[in-house]
Amino acid sequence: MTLPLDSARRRAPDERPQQILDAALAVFDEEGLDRARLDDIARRAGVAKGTIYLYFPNKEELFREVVRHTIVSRLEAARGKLAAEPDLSAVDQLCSYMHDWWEFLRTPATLAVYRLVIGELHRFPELAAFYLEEVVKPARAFVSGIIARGIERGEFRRVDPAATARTLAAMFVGHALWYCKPEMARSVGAEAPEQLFQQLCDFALHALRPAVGEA
Amino acid sequence: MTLPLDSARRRAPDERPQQILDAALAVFDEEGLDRARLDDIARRAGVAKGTIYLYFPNKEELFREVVRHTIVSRLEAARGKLAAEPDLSAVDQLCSYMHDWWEFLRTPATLAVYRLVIGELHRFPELAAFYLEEVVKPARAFVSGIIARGIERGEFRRVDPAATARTLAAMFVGHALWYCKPEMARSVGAEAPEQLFQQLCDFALHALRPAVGEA
Amino acid sequence: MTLPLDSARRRAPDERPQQILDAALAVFDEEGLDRARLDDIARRAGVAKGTIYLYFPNKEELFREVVRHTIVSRLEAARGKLAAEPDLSAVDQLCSYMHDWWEFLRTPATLAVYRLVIGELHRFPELAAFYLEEVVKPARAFVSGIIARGIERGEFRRVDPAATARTLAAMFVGHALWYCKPEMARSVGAEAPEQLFQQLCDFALHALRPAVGEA
Amino acid sequence: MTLPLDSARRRAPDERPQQILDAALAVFDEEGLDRARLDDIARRAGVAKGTIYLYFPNKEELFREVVRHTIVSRLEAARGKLAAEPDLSAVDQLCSYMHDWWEFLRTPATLAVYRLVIGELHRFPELAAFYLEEVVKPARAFVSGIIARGIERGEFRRVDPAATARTLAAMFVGHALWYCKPEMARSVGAEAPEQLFQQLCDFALHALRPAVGEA
DNA sequence: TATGAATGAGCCTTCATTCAT
DNA sequence: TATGAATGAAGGCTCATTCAT
Repeated sequence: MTLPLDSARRRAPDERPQQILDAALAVFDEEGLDRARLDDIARRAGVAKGTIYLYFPNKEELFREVVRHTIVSRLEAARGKLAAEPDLSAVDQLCSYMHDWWEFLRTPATLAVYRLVIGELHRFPELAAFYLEEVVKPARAFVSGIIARGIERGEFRRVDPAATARTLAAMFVGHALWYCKPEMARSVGAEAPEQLFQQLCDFALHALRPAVGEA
Repeated sequence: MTLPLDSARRRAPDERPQQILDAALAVFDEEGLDRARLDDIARRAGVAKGTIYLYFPNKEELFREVVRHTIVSRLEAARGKLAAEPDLSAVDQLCSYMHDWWEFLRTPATLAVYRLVIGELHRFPELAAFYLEEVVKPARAFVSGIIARGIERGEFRRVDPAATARTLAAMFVGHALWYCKPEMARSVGAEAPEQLFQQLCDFALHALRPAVGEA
Repeated sequence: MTLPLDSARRRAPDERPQQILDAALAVFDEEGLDRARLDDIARRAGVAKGTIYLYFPNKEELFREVVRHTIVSRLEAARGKLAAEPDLSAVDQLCSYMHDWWEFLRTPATLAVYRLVIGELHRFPELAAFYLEEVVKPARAFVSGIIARGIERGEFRRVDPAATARTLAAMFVGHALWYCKPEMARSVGAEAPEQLFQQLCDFALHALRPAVGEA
Repeated sequence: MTLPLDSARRRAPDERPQQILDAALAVFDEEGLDRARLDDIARRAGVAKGTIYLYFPNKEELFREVVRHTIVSRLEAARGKLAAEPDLSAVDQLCSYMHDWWEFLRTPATLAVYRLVIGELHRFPELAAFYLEEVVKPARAFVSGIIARGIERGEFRRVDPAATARTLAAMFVGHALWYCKPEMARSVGAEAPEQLFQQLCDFALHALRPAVGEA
């Protein structure tokens, strides 16, 4: 699936659309899709309310574009880091990937999109499909690949790579969403992000290590 | 815990409040707090719009009550099942608990509340606090206790019980929310709920099993 | 014009209608016709909301009845006092009448009706007509008679009795409405009711006294 | 007045608040604060309902502004006329002032505000204070000054200037409110405004004239 | 006769969207 | 391209009125 680049977004030299998208992401994240007001987005973007309609046909489409655009730009920013190095062991590949992904996830923009995705995406099936194709499936494929390689190399026990990738995703996303807000973290006695990562990594690697004599 | 029933609502041994709560849960789940219309809730409950205001002072308070009431009644329904049997091994206790919890989580009403909780709870700090105290903390304490006992008995390796409970929660909740809708499950090739449970359980128990010679 | 005595008000031994009328007068006075709620009137009367409808067909008619009934009962209460004694001088008759009227006016129930009359009566032409016939015209006729007699007897200069009655009414009603609320009185430095009366009386009698050699 | 939608949009933005205030005064006067509907005000102003909220935060504040604005603009319009000429006798000053005030009072806008003031002001203490300071006190001070000067010059008998100013106000306001509506005037046999003024003036001057030998 | 739960029309207010400038 | 005043449909909430008990 290709990202739909409408005429508005093709006007590269202009910064207007990006200003609006940034402002919209912030306001959508703070207020949710319904409570976010175009007035606030415009004020935050430093433009007039009507200007938004020069670039986006309506609020829902602006929301779609915010999610699409943020996902894409975030993925682009992360692309280099998330590439596995073929020489590493599968364990190291997985650790490296998880580490990068943890960093990626904890970015405010990423978390914002995740929150929106969870809360609003069921109302936008086409956007859900896009998210699935562009984000979920590649990530799962990538992680599945690392795990499959680890199984082949005897580093991991024989698990279902796809199911494992799903479980790792659940672990990391759940922690990023819940425990990276200081007040939530404090109330359940959660540790700093680095410690959370260590705990998740430790849990995952133990879950995957071969049984005695399995290698 | 006793649900606070003020004088206005204590009035009748009537089904009205429950009808309204049920309808509201359904509509809130489908539409979210903002898009849910009192008209729809009323129609679904088979009452007039004004009737809602005989029992709940406004839409937000109705939402609060839906979450509170559903959580409480769901917890009560689950209370018996979730009790651990002291004679079992920690592994069996954990499996039993996870199984019951998985059943509990996948209930439509529970999932609905979870979706609402994730999407809207940050706007209701007092409700978030209630949820934390009534749901999250007891569950974490219970699971932590099982894990600590397992460590003592040598069934589990030395992990941080609280961190592990958190991680298990992330795994289960994530899977319940994402893969129990048929279309989502299909699109990522996820299996039936029973298989999902087996996979999660397998993952968790392997993550906790002692290293060679650790026991 | 005869006071319409509908079936409800004819049920003499029952106190319900009177309780409701009293409560309604109080709430109408405090809130005005539109802001007064039947709920409050019912609570104040110690009856259920529906009970009001057993005696009055609707809120407007209740209002009408409050005004009619209060005027009538107030007038009946004042009737004896307001009768002129034929032996007195016109000056004494006028003073006596003004004194009684000042007492009558300053009664909370009378003031309440006056406030309602000024604020709402233009919406109830039939009620305005009733008020005119039952209250204004008799009072004017009575005062005009005293003044005419005073002119004949040489106690007053030759004024238009009707115009004078009007002016006296304006003076007394204006002062009763504005300066009998403590906070209003204080803010304009008005005196106690007795002093106000003395000032009004003094003003009126000087306005009416014959010029030198006029008698 | 209905304008085609296009030309309505094109009107100078400066006129909007005034159009709305004028329409609001008319509707508030006809219906009272509670029965006045924003829809009617908007239609009368030739704007959409939402436009009102561009200039006034809500209905109550619109009401406040109507009273404030109308009082202020009416006072400004009357300011020049109401200035006393120092060369005149106190009697002429008072007559001149009463005449101007009578003209001022009988203006529809002034009467409308007076009706609103009497009927609704007790619900708006801050507005009542404003009215007292801006309208009542200056007027009373001005009239008191004329009367005090008249007493010094021997034109008036020794009265309490403040009490007299109050009484004059009651006379004039009462007559303006009650007898300037044709139907009310007719029903009590009141004369034309000019005659009413002559009668009030005559009454007042006689009330103030010195007794024999007092000068 | 008395109750008070239930009704639903009515209205204020919000805010996404339009359009004249 | 940019503006922001103007629009008007939508929806939460109130409360007079009804009616089953």
